[in-house]
This record gives sequence, structure tokens and C-alpha cells, in this order.
Amino acid sequence: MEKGDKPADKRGAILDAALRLIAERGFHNTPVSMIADVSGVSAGIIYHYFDSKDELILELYRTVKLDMLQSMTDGYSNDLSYRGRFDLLWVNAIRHVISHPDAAAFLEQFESSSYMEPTLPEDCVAEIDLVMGFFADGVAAGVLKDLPTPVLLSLSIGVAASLVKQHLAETLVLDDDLSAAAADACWDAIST
Amino acid sequence: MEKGDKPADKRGAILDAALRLIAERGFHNTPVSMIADVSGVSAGIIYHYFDSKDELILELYRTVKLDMLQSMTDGYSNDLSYRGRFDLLWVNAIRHVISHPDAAAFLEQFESSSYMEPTLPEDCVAEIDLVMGFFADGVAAGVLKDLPTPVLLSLSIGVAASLVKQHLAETLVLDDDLSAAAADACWDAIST
Amino acid sequence: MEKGDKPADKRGAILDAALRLIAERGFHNTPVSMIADVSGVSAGIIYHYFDSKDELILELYRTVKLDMLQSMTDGYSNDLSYRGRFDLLWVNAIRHVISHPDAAAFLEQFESSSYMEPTLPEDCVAEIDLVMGFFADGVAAGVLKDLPTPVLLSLSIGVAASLVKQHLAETLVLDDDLSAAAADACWDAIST
Amino acid sequence: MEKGDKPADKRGAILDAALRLIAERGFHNTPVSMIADVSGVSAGIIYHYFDSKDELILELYRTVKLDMLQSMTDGYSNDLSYRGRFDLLWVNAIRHVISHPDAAAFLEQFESSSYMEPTLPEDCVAEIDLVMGFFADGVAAGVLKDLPTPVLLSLSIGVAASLVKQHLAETLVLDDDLSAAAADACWDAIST
DNA sequence: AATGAATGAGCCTTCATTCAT
DNA sequence: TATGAATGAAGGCTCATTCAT
Repeated sequence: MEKGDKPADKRGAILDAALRLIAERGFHNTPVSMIADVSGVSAGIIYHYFDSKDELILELYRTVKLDMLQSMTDGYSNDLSYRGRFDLLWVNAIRHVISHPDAAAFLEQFESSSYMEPTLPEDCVAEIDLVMGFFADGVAAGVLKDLPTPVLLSLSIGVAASLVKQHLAETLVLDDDLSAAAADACWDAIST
Repeated sequence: MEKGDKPADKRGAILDAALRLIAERGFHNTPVSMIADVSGVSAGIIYHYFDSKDELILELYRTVKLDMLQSMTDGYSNDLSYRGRFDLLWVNAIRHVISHPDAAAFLEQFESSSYMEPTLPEDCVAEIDLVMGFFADGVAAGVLKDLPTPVLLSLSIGVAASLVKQHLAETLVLDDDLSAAAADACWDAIST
Repeated sequence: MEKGDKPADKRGAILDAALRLIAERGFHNTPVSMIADVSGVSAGIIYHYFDSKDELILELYRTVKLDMLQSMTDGYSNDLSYRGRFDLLWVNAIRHVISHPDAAAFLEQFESSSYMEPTLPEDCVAEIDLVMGFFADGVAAGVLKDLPTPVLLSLSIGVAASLVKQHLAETLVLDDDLSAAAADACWDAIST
Repeated sequence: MEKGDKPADKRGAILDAALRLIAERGFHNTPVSMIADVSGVSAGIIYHYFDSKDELILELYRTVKLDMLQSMTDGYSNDLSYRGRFDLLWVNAIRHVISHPDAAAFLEQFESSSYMEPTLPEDCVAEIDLVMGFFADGVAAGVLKDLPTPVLLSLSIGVAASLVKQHLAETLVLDDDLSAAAADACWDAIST
């Protein structure tokens, strides 16, 4: 498996179906049998690829989270100014989430639920480090306020997440202009 | 029986137990029978006070949300400066949530789930108006940035919520100093 | 009680409500609490008048059955010819049932169910005897066919019941003419 | 397992058990779990074969009704005289019901209850037409009285049903002689 | 007599998981 | 690998009945 052969990518099909269904219906309104139906496999085989429904969801989280972090850090480089790096993270994050609303809904739900394991997926270490590094370096360079990294995160990426959430709930229209204005405001929040 | 205790406020006991259990275990891991056990009543009587489990949860939401909004707006007055009003809302919100972690966990979970009815409880109108009014007035007065109210909310109250969430998850220690520093940062974000 | 005083005829009100509700909804779709609501009493008091729901239904059966038999034999006299007596029973039965559709529906349901106790209510003995006597006398007199009384009953009253049932189900319009024609046919069936 | 037995016809076993239990105990005294126990399956699997308890009962009705009608019309032919055809229907009906008392009890209960859907099962159309045709043709030929078909049905098949019901209740012994005598009486009722 | 809150057993149904094929 | 019938443990909810008042 994992070879790339299309015919047998059942595992991927299962994860896709699970993402779509859970995003729309929630964990507990998404029976394993429904994931099986939608992904075109039998219920039994799901237990060949995943140990349990919970394990399937956890694995889905890892996949989706990694994807998100990779998109967000795409093109990141220390050659950019701090503001430039911030803007890149901001724009990437917003674009990715807006174009992957199921992923956003799933992450939101997952991270607000008791499924949440406090630790982040291991594969994401590089991307995480990069983002954390941005804030640490910015503080050290005196460009960013001297606040704990989690606070700076809440003041920037957290806000972006909140705005996209409202966009997806259609209680706010987040176009490029508004996104840029919000980025400015966040920069005011975190920069010295 | 139980003379000294509250005079058989079963309804209240049920809501209390539900809040505690759901905050810890989630809606779907909290059977009605468990709520009954913890609140010391029979399972059947719950359906005397509430039409269904969902209705119980919705009612709990209304109660908890109203409580939260009332705490947050306690002492609010247009006599205060904009910054003063902002600080009051900020401090009230953070204090209330930190001292009511179950309520916070419940609200977070509820508002990220499909239980969420898009409309806010009717009893909260006054408090909501007050908060919204703060932002609208501030923009009109040129004190706050000319951004849509939801964006200003995300940049301020949203950040507070995020910080408290991390505090409760014990990934951040949110003492008064840090809270004040974060409030400063948010003020930078929203003020002109 | 039983004095005739209107104010306190709760027992009657309960039976009335039970008849109406059970006729429309069936035994098992008619909770005791609903009978209480409709009859304007509390659920608890029903157990003062009746030992149990089953006993209430049994009592209702006795009442309704007696009423039916009394109507059917009203005006009966051995002075009439056999055919005259038959017509009287026929017309009485059909009239009563058509004007008491709830009673009919209830009896039908009761007598087809496992609630049915094989013995008839004791208060009806006189009326029963009268009807049975009609058939026995008719056979003895050579006017009616020499068949067991239950068979003669099925061939006459049983048919009337069946016709009224269809009338109430609106699958047949049973006017006086058709009723008379059917009575003629039944008379052909039972007479020598 | 259970090698010799029928090859795991669970669906049939469920219907059989349901028929037996419901005939004896009524719909509402027959929990799904009891049907499962008696038919030797788990409760859950019943919902694999039927959408709900109600659907199971409806399906049972269709099966039993079709079986009944097929037995009743077995050997029917327009080559027979009207009286011959009547006797065939009569004898078939009585034999079938007497040898299938559970089916009779179930049908009686079902058709007197609010489960009854006014329309007959679709699969029975041919048999129904045949029986209705008998009466219509007989009237047209001047052999039967000019009464609406439902009335003629009540006067004949309805009586047969009533007699068998009494037989099963052991309030009447319906042997072949008595059955024949009753058929004669019914013929008197419907023929010109 | 009367109320109606309270109980608790039992019912229908769902669904994660297993297993024979 | 793959299927899908089968299991069985819960879960939400109803309702006959009781009991403190």
C-alpha cells in the first residue's frame, strides 16, 4: 500500500469521506457505517486500516493539521522582513482555510472537543518550529512585543482563525481588502 | 427531605450536573442517566422539566450565556472613557471565565458544534447591544479603527477567549499582569 | 358518589375521555396521563376510582357493552312476530352503533384484542338472555334454521356489525334502504 | 451453524416468531427483544431486515394476507357454477384459517387496529380481483342479489371469518357439517 | 378526594466492533 | 484484503403507578 497505486487507495478514500462527513455532521452523527458507504468500502475493512473509530479520527486530525501547517508555511523564508513573514503566514493561513472549509470545520470541532490530545502531531514539528521561531526571533529582535509566544499566536493566527470561522458561517465577508486590514490591526497588536 | 438544602430545586440541580458533566465529557459522552445520577434524581423526571436532552442543553446554553454576558457588562457605563470601557469588559470577561471554567468549556463546545442555533438567547439582547454599541460608538468617535464590528470583536474579546482557553488547558499562565499586557496589545489592534 | 350530583362525577368524565381517546388512538397510544388531561382531573386520582389502567378499560367495556345491549333490545316484545323482533333488533343495533361510533370503535378494538375476557359483563345477563332467547325460540318454533345460536348470531347481528364497521370506515354508505335490504338478506340466511 | 436446518433464513425466522408472539400477546405486548429471543437472533439484526418494528409488522401483514388470499382462491375457476365457486372460496377460507390460527388472530388484530393501512398489499391484486369479480359477475348474471359487493362480502366471507373466530375462541365447534350448513345459509343470504 | 412531581422498569433503536466467508 | 451479516451494550424516552402534600 501507500505505493501510489490508485486502485487500492481505500485508506485515502476513507479519510476523505470521514473529513467531509464529520465536518458537516459532527463526530457523533457520523457512524462508521456511513463513512464506509460514502467512501465505497465495507464497514469491516475500516478496521483493517484503523484500530477504531477514534483512531481514524485522530489520524484524520494529524493529516489535516499537517496539511494546514504546510500550506501556511509555504514560501516562508528568513530573507523576508518580519512584516513580510507575518503577511505570508497570514495570507497562506487564510487562503488555505477558505479553500478547505471542511478541514477548517473539522479542526475547529476537534480542537474544541475532548478528542483533543494536547500534543501536536509529530510530523508537524518542522512547521511548528518555524512558526514559533518567527515569534521568538521577532521578540528577540525587538520587532515584536515581549509577550509569551502563545499570546502572540492568539493575537495573530488566532484572530485569523476567528475571522475565517465567521466567514464560513457567513456572518462576515472576508475579502482580500478586509483580510489585509485585519492583518494590519494584528500587526499593531504584536509589533512594538 | 434534605431539609437544610435548597428547597428541592431539582431543575437547578439537573442543570448544574449537566454543566459539570458536559464540560468534562462532552454532550455525547454524557447520558441523561448520568445527569440524573449526579443530580440525584431519577432519569424520568428530567423529561418533566425538559422536553428532550437537546432542549435541556439548549436551556443550559441560554442560562450560561446570559450569566456570562451579565458578568462581562457588570459596571459598564458610558461615563467611562473608551479605554476604560474596554478594560472593564476585558477584565470582567477574563475573571468570569477563569472562575467558571465549566461554563467556559461548555460554551466553547456548544458554539463549535451543530447544536449552535445561530441566534443568541433573547434574554441577552440588552447585554449584546451594549457590547456591540461600544464598538459602533468607538468607530463613530474615531477612537477605534473603522473595521466591521465582528472583526473588532475577534481582535479583542476573541483574543481574551483564546487566552483563557489556553489558561484552562494549562498551556499558559494568565495572571493579572499578563492579562493587562494582552489587553494593551488588543487595544493597539483596535484603536486608531 | 354515584349520587347523581354533577359536580363530582369525575368517574364518568374519566370513562368518557377514555372512550373517546381509546376509540381514536388505541389502548396503547392512550396514556393514563392523557385521559387525565382530557377529563380534567389529575393522573393520580384515576387510581382512586380504578385499580389500574387495565381495570379502567375493563370497566369501560362493561359500561359500553351494556349500553349497546340495552339500546338493541329497547322495545323488544314477544308480542311481535319473529320477523318483527328480528327487524327491531337489527334496526336498534344499527342505529345505536351509527350514533355511537366511538363506542363501536372501542368495542371492536377491545373484542379483537387480548384484553377480551371471554365472559360477558354480568349486568347484561337479561339482555343477553333476551337475544339468545329469540334465536332459541325461533329454532324451536321452526321459524329459524336449526343452527347453533352463535352461528345464527354471526349470520345476523354479526353481519350488522360488519356493515356498520364499513360505514364508519366510509367504505360503504349504509342508509335506511340498504340497511333494510341487508336485513332481508340476513333473514333469508337464518329463516327456514 | 445448525447445519440441517434451513440455511439461516433469519428474516423468515423473525417473521415467524413475530406472527406467533403477536397473535398471542398483541403488538404492544411483544417487544422487539422478545421477537429476537424467540427467533434466535440478536435484537440489533432485526433492524437490518426491517426499518422499524412497525415496518416489520406491516411486512408481516402483507405476507400473511397474501398467503390467506392465495389459499382462499386456490383452484378457483370460472368453469365452476356460481354455487361451486362460492363453496370453493368458503371451504378454502375456513380450512386455511383453521389450520393457521395465528395468522387469523394476527389479521383480526391488525385489521381492527390503527396499524391498518386502508390499502391492501399490492401483491394481492389478482386474488382480490378474482373474489370481487365473483360477486360482480354473480350479480350481473342475476344469480346473486343486487347488493353492493361489500355487503355481499359481509354476508358470506364475513360470516365465515366470524365463525372461525368463534371456533378459535372455543365458543363453537366448527366441523365440516356445520361449516357446510353455514355455507348453505350464507348462500340463501346472497343468492336471489 | 385531589394533585402532580417523582420513580423506575422497559421499550425501540443505534452503532462500534467482530467474524465467518 | 474485503464483505456485510451479526452482535450486544448503551442510550433516549415513555408511561403506569406511587406518594408526599
